[in-house]
Amino acid sequence: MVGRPKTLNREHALAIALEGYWREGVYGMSVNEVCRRAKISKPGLYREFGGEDGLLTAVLQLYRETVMETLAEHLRQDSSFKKVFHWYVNALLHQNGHPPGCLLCEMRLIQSEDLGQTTREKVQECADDIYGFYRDWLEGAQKKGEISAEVDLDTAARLLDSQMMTASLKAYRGGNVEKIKEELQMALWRLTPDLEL
Amino acid sequence: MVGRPKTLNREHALAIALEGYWREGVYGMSVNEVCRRAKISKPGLYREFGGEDGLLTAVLQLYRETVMETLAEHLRQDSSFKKVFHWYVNALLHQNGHPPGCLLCEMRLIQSEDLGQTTREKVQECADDIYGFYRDWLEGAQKKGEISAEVDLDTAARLLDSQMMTASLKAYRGGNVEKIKEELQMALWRLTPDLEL
DNA sequence: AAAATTTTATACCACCCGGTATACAACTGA
DNA sequence: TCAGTTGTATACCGGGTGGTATAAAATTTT
Repeated sequence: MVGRPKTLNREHALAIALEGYWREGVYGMSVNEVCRRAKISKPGLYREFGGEDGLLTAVLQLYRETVMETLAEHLRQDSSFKKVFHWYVNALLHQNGHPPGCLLCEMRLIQSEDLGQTTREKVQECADDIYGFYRDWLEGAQKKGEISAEVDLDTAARLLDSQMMTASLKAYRGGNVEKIKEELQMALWRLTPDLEL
Repeated sequence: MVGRPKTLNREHALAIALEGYWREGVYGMSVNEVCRRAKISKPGLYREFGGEDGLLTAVLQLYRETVMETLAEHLRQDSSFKKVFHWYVNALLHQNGHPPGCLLCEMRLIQSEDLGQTTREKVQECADDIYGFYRDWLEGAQKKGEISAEVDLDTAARLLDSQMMTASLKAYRGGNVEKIKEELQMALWRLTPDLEL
């Protein structure tokens, strides 16, 4: 390899950026601030990520590979609907070492004009993933008879998505976790009337 | 009254500001932009409202007196729970002459550090109002036997609040109204299993 | 008419933003 | 050794932000 060797550590910078965006919110972080925290120069960031849009896209990709994938694994467990739900909700509401809640949820709420093109697409991509996870999970539960056969799975998956987003947002903003769970329980009554959380 | 007569029309400026914040979002409007649109000078705005915080507080107050109050009147109708719900949801999702959805809902989602002190308090105040509206409405419905006596009214009111926020947000972002209604129906199954929307 | 009072508008402040031009440092290959 | 190549850091760009100093304009009171 010819030329000066690079010292910029992509992984490290991305991890710092993820933490920052998650903790302070997308509107609360600037590329300048990311540079300051990750101790990299701005041209370095632009060379590596192309700009704010690329940075956010990469951050989202990292979030997807790590946090989202970990959460989704819960859903693929071959356990009862109620047990899986219990694990999943608690994992979502008490992210260890991170703020509670979900960076993706926060980003899905941002007016799309405030996001770059590729970031917007990535957000949509991740949201579609989530929908798929829920959909598959519900399908399995319905086949096992844990959910009434009358329930429309598309609507149910969208409902689950909404409810998880809502719960995550409330937790992120410091809401009372027990009350959040009570609401979840009532909102998902149609799926299973006796969820335990 | 001594001194130069004022030409700044508070009502007009507030109406322009409300429309702007509602349409473009809080992050999408600046005091500069409000001045431009309302055709007032910046020192004029600062004299009248004290700053961004005061302006937003006044905007929220106007929103409360006009839009929210109109919506809440639906809930005080002495009609069946299902009918009232039908009216309310449609009014919320199709605000005539305004963007669909709800300015307050958008503001409740903003990280509180991004809002001024008084604005933050006003948001909380309005949110508490909403809770009260729902709570009273549900109480009446439960007394009339339209909602099971087993349902906890506090949780139900919070659930209703969440669901309406979610629905409003989705509508604001251009979601499919029919699908939004399907989700609402499923989420509120515990209250009444056969909502028609 | 002149002083006092109040509102208005211009023009500015420091600050931060996303993004970049430029010059230099550090390496490889000839 | 020295050209070629690649990465780094400083220092800047135009532009937008919330907020304000200042002086002129428009009125009432004396």
